[in-house]
Amino acid sequence: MSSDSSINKEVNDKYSLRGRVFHKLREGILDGTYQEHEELKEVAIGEELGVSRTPVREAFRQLELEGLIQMIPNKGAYVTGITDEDVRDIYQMRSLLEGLCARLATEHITEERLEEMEENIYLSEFHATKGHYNQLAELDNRFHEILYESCNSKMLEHTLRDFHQYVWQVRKKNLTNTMRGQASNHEHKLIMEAIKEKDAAKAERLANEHMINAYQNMKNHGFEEALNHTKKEK
Amino acid sequence: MSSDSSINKEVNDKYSLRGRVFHKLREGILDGTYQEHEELKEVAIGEELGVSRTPVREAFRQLELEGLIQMIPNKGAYVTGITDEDVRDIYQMRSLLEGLCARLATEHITEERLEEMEENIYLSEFHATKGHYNQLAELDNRFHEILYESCNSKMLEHTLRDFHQYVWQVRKKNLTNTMRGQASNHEHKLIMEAIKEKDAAKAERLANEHMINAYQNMKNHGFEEALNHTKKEK
DNA sequence: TTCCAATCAGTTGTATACAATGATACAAAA
DNA sequence: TTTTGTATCATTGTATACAACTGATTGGAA
Repeated sequence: MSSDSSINKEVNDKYSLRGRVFHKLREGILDGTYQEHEELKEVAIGEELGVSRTPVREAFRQLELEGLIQMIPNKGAYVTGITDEDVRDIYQMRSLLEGLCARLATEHITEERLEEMEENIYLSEFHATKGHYNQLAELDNRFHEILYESCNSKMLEHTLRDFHQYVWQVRKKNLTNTMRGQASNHEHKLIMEAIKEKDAAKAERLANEHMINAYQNMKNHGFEEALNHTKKEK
Repeated sequence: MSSDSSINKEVNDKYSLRGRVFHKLREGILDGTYQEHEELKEVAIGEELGVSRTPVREAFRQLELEGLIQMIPNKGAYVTGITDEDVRDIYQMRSLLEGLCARLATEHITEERLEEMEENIYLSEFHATKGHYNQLAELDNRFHEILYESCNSKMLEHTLRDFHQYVWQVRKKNLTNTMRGQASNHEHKLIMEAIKEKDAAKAERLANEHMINAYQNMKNHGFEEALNHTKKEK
C-alpha cells in the first residue's frame, strides 16, 4: 500500500509540471540556491522553469505546508530555509522515531526486505573500500527506506521519509566528505543483526544511537559548510 | 517567531478561500463527512463551497502532502482518511515526541507561559467539576499548544501540532464522552509540576505516559465510534 | 520642509478558458 | 456473444485574464 503511493508520487513528480517545480524549489532551498529570507515571486520562478503561475502556486502551497517557505497573504513567499537548529531538532526527533521504526520493523519485516537489507550492507562494504562515495550515500539512503517500509506504520513511514529528505542534502555531503560512511554502514549491520535476532529492544537502541552518532559526526566535521548557507542574522 | 507563523496561518486560513477550503475538507475527512476512498471532484467541491477550481486545487495539494487524500494524475483525488492504525501510530509517535517536547520545554519555557499553563490547569479543574466538556477539550488543546511553543524547536513544534490536529476530532469526542478529561488534567498538572521543579527527565516520562494513557483510554471507551468511519474493507 | 493623499506599479488571489488525458458507451466485426 | 475500435464525455492539467491588495512615489497643501 505504501509502495503504491510512493509510485504514484514518483509518476506525479516526473510528469506533472507542479511536481517538477516542487522538487526543484525544494532542492534549491535545501542546497542553498534560494537563501533564507529570499522572496520567491511566482512569475519569476515560472519563467525560470518555463511554466505558468498555476503550477508554481501549487508547489508553493506544498512548500508552505512543509515549512520550507512562509507565505504572507497578498504579499509574497519567503524562504524559511533550514537552519542549524532545524537539523539538530530533526536529528533529535529522528533518533527517537528511527528507534521506534527499527523496533516495529523487527516485528514486521518480510524475508524479502531482510534480504535486500543484507545485500545493501554487503554492497556498501564494497563501495566503501573502493571509495565510491556517491553509491555509498545512495545505499545509506536505501537502507533507511527499507526500514521505513518495514515498520508497518504508514504514518511513521511518511514522517521519517520527510525528515530524511529534509536532511538529505546535509547528509550526502557528510558521507562523501568523511569516513563516516564506513562507520555508518557498520552501525547498519548491527541494526540488521538485531532485527534478524528478533531483538526489538536492541534494534531500537542501536537505531537510536545510530542517529546520535550521525549527528555528532556531522557537528564535528564542519556542520556549517555542509549546509551551504552563507549567512545567518543572529 | 513561531507565533508569527501561526498568526499568519490564522489570517491566511480565515481570509483566503484556499485556506477555508483546506480546513473545510480536512475537517470533513477527519470527521467522516468524506469517507475513505471517496472521490473528490474539483468542480463539485468548488460549487459546494462557492468557489472556483483554483483554490480547491491548491487545497488538494496540501491535503495530498498531509496524506489525507491521494491524487492519481489525470484521474482524481481520493480520500485516504484516517484509520484506527493511523491513530495508533500517531499516539505511538506522539508519546515519544511529547516526551521530548516536555523535556525541552523544561529548559526553555518562559515565566509567562508557565503562568498560562497554571491558569489553564486551574480553569480545567473548574470546568471539569461543572461538566463543561467543550471548554475542557479546548483547554486540553491549549495545554499542549503551550508545551509546543515552549520547546524552542520549530520542527518539533510543527510536527506535534500536525499530529495533534490530526487526532483532534477523535480526542474531542473522547474528552466529552468519558471521565478521561479529569484524569487528563491531573496528568497535565503533574507534567507542569515537573517542569516547575526543572526535572526534565521526569517531565519527559510523565508526558510519555500521558500519551499512552490517552490512547489506552480511547481504545477502552469505544475507539471505533469516536472515529465515525462506518466502513473498513479488511 | 513636512505631511498627507492620490495614484500607479507590481504582486498575489481568484476565475475562467483551453488542452490533454482517461473513462465509458456503443457499434461493428469476428 | 465477445471483442475491439471509435466517438464522446467528464475530469484534470495548464495558461491566461482580471480583480484586489500592498507599497512606493509623486504631487500638492499646510
